[in-house]
Amino acid sequence: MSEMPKGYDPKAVEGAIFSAWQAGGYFSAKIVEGVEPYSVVIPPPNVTGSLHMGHALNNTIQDVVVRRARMQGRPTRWVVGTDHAGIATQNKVEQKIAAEGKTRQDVGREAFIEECWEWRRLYGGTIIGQLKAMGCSCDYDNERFTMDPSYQVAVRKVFVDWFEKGLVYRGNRIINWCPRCSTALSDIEVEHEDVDSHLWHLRYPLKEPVGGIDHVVVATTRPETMLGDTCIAVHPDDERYKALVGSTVILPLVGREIPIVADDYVDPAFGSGAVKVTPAHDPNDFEIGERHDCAKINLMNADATIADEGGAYAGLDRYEARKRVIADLDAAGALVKIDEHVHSVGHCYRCHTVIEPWLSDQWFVDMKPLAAPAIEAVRDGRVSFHPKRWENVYFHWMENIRDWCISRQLWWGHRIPVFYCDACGWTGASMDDLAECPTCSAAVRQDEDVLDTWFSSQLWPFATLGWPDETPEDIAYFYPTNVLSTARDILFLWVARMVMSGMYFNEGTIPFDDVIIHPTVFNAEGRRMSKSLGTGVDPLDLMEHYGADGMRFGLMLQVTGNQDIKFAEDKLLSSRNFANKIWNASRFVMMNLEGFSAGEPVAETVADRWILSRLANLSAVVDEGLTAYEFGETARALYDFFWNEFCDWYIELAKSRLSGGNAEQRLAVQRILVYVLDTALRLLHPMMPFVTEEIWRNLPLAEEDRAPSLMIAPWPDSAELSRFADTGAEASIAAVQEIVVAIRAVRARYGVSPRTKLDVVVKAPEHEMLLVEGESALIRSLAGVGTLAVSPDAEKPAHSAVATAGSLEIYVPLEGLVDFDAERDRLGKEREKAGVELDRLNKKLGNEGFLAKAAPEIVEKDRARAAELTDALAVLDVQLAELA
RNA sequence: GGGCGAUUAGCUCAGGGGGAGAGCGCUUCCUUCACACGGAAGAAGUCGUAGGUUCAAAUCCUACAUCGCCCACCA
Repeated sequence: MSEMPKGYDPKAVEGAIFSAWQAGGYFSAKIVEGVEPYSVVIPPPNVTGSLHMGHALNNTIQDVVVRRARMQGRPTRWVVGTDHAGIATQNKVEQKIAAEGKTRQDVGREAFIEECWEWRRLYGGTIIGQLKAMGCSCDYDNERFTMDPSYQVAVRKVFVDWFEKGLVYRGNRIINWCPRCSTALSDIEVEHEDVDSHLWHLRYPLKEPVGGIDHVVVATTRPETMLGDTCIAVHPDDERYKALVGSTVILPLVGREIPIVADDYVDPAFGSGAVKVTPAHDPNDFEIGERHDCAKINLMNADATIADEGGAYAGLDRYEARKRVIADLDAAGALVKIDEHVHSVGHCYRCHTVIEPWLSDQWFVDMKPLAAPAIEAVRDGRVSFHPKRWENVYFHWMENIRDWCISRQLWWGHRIPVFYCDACGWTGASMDDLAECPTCSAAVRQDEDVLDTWFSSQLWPFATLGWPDETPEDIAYFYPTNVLSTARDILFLWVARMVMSGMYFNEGTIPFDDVIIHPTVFNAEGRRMSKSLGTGVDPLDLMEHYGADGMRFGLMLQVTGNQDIKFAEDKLLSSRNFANKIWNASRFVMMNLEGFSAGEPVAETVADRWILSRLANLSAVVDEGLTAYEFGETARALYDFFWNEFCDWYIELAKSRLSGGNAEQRLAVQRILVYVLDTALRLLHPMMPFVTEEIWRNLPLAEEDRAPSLMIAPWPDSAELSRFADTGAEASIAAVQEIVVAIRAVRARYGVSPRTKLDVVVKAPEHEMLLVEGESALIRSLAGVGTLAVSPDAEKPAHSAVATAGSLEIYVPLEGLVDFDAERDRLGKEREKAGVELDRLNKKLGNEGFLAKAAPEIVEKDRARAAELTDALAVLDVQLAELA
């Protein structure tokens, strides 16, 4: 190990380390009765997907919590797999066969589905391979897929159960139709966007004038739908129209006679106060139509061209029809005016085509009964969100939940297990495929549609564990899972539904205790990362530049509880450098192990007690941070400890003892170095698994501290480490640091070479003498001091630069070099600063309210600080007087 | 229309009632036997605006401004 390369090279290490983990079998968990398990299910990436920054962040978070749990000795299982992603996959395969000049109808249902499976065989493993490159410690031996045979059984059981309980039902409703994907979508799969459009005011003539009125004006954003109008609605209290209710208008262009009805829905203040009602093409109009028993004329084909009901406009695309209808209305004198108008238009979340509200027969889930217990579970804290504010978002949605349209007019997916008998009218859901009607024995046909992909994803936490009957022992042991980490955009699509179905099918047991809603990763300009827009960053490129550990740690540094991430690549740069720092600090320790034998670390010096105390503090901070899912804070604590305390100070403090001390002293410091490094590597491992593993496997540990891999080595016990806490040592080293920095500053100010030894005189009050003398070796070695003379009544040597550290006066003789004007300026500034602070403190300490009401320890602290400043000011005054 | 978050150093962001912090960038010096992906020393901020609470406000409250996001049956 003495020939560790000079720099850390991730590429040379990561592959071999990963293979070793895999060969060791550490990714899988065995059931150990009586030991508390830890389980996490990965949000299954789409089988069509490749790793993006959201995945990189989310899966690092999961790997961090999973690796810590595993090191804590818990049987730990991170379920991994992919989602069949109905629309996305079907689109990919359709593109593929389109290149061969074919449509899916040309290929046929069965062959098309086979093409989908083939596509998955060829490309479905991409993202799993990328997770491995990141070092994610998933259970790869038990990879799941939402179309696995056992998963299909689970999906079918859920559907049949809900069907039989009446929670799944067939309805003829307005749903969201994507004309490009040619399928229904649920409400939350529609993305609304404000669009600049117009409000067209149309004049509809009355069949018979009423009280001198011969027409009504209606306002619409969708003039083409007027072809399907079947009534006009006004508010019942609207004086302008009261007399017209019950009379008839003649629909322009069409000539159909339709009634004027009164309905509370209408807002008299909007537009003209009269609404054209098209029940087949607008959810509100549908409701009005239901209340007034109006016809529902379906004007649109599945591809959003006008249907035969549209008469002269039949066959036109919806936007072409709009143009023609407006032109024709204008020609007929029915177009009153056009206003500018911004309104929200729904788009398909998969292909961004404008959604058509469309009347059709679909399957729905009755959500209210499912939502009630799931609301309660969050309300009473069985499930908690991190950050907590997302609970309000969850409540708001769940309390206003609407029924879920689950049927999709696709081929790739879980086919709806409902069978119809055309002979006798029997309809039923069945776990087994049926050939004949159970009532009349006639041939039956299966529903053509498949289920919403989210219908199957909602079962992920228990279907992947073998529910309902494949591996009941896994369910019993690993369910509920401990934490679910995900992006906020699938809070409703996925998380809420997992809580509902998870509780329903597991006797009310929640699917996970904690939900982490992680920040969204935006690009440096704050825009959404998008492959198609070219605004994204590829995690694979980042790993190429910074290593997997560099990327992971750089992401962790950016995670905070309340802010999205504007991706800052400089954090990855400093993380890569951090990995290299860890590497080289370790290399230094390894290179200085002559005569080493493993053994208990025994603190012999203040420095030893200090670093052990700081290590104990780090361990506590990391435990608290990870328990609270505060990844950014935890990463910073690790970075600060390792770099600023261990490398910058302890290793420097250790050097003189390593090279100058006797064998016993050397062994003592070696044992502290190895112990601190060992513990720090364990604490760092969840965030930086590769570099820590590579170093740790070569650490010369005692047999009882060894493990086949750092990945399964015991996690540091912060309670046990707390025995090292030592505030005295921390104060002493803080003082040493202050003196060293003051001397170094003198050196830097006068450009004295680091190789030139300085002779330093310190004037210290009696109570500081012991410290300075006791640690004089440290001070001399760290500040490059030759002789260090300390006394309470030291005289300032001639030609000295001066520095202060609290009540210490530090004289650095620099023959001929000292610029007394510059010294005076600098000390003057220091004095001014100290003076301002002391004035502020004195004012505070003279304030009766402060003395009476502030916490005593605050007052005490301020008094101590004031005394310190008074001393420092006195020192500065003396020095300034000498320079005058 | 309702809700949430943000506004702190040139940039990206932590912090969260009592001495303004980090990374990157910048300035000066240093290739000293772990590391130049390094070391040392520095410069740099009226903590968005206006009120309020408090002995004490960057931190809590209210309003406003700006930016971002979510929800809502905005003909």
